[in-house]
Amino acid sequence: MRVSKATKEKTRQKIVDTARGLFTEKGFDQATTRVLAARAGIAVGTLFNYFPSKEALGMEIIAEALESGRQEYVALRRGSESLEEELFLFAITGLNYLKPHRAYLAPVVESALSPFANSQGNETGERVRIEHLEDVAAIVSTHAKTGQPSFVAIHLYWALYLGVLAFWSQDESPDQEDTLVLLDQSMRLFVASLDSNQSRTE
Amino acid sequence: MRVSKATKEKTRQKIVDTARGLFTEKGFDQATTRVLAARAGIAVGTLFNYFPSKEALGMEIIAEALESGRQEYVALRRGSESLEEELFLFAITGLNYLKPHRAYLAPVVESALSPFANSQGNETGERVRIEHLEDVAAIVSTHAKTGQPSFVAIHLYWALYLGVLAFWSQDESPDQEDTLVLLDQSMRLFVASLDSNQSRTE
DNA sequence: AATTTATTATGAACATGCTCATTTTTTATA
DNA sequence: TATAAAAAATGAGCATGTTCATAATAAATT
Repeated sequence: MRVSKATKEKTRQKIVDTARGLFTEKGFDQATTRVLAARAGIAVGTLFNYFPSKEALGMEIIAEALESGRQEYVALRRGSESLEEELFLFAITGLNYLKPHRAYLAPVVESALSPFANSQGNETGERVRIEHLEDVAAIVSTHAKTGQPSFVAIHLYWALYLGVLAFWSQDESPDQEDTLVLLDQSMRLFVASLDSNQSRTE
Repeated sequence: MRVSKATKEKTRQKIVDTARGLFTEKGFDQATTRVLAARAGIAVGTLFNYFPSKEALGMEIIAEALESGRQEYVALRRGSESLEEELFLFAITGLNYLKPHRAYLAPVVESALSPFANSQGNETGERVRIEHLEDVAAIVSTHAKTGQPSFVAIHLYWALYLGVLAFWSQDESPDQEDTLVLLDQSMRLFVASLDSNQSRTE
């Protein structure tokens, strides 16, 4: 069964699309892999031929959304923003594209993006985290404060960013306005942490 | 079987003690509830009569360690410390008592203390988080900056604290010295966030 | 066209956290 | 002491994520 790449990609897309729908409809935990496979018209085993775990499948959806956000960010940035503003913009465009998945964001991301996660955990999550942090490092470098942010600074950033994500996923205020306050404050703090320390790249 | 309270407590302790040993020996995920029950000399069902979930059992161990740390902190504080110093001390005594459980801290705490966790998640985790935050709020109040820390400030604190915990759980530097740098920086940032904003208690 | 080979699909079976109807044990009561 | 009532222990069984030996299928080769 040496199937064409197009066919394989179609199966993959079918899985991802079905998952998006089912997660939205039932929530991550209630959406069982059996029902998911059945609805996608494949066997359970096939699902795991395409994704190493249910969580990885969930992370794939999140990763795609974040990638869209990233692209919009690149298009939107004017280059004249302050460092805070730019980090704020970067985060907020991500959130915007995550909106359709807000309801099931927590169970997917909690473990996949957690700072507790081992590197041998969810590979997609690992990739998302690394790329996001590289983007942040690039943004910081652009503003040429103290060069590359230190190891500690990056860790601080990730802790703050995850805090924002978590808050946002449960923010009941209209249009999640409260999240904006937290995000603003978080980015401001991160920038402050850059100023108050010598850069130490590791 | 209206067993004396003492007997019931003994069974409970037996479970917790066995769990501590097994988690240390095999890690949290590898320590199955079946083996745990067998080693404790009880049936699986009995285990779940005492603890609502394996994670809750893990959290119980962590909670006890943190409580010991808290007591030592109370004994150690001199009252003359700066706010940063006091928060630093509070955190570090906790870490000290968590040391024996460092190897399996991540899987237990990752979900139980996560800012993503719903309130209906792990009750012990919820309790630990709330009590810790109350302690922090009390410490902040003592130093009478701007009164009670705001809702946002508390969220920032928890994000930073969890980041420190996560870093520490994987810190391979001798005696986890790197963690001290991150902790110092984190507490400093938190205090800075208090200064730079009006207090807004919710 | 027949055969071989590489690749993909399949679903029964496994591992494990957890539930719950049933049994066992202890204490209270007669 | 016998019986009833309350509390606790039990383990077979369930749900679900995941694995893996086997079957099916499409392309390459003859």
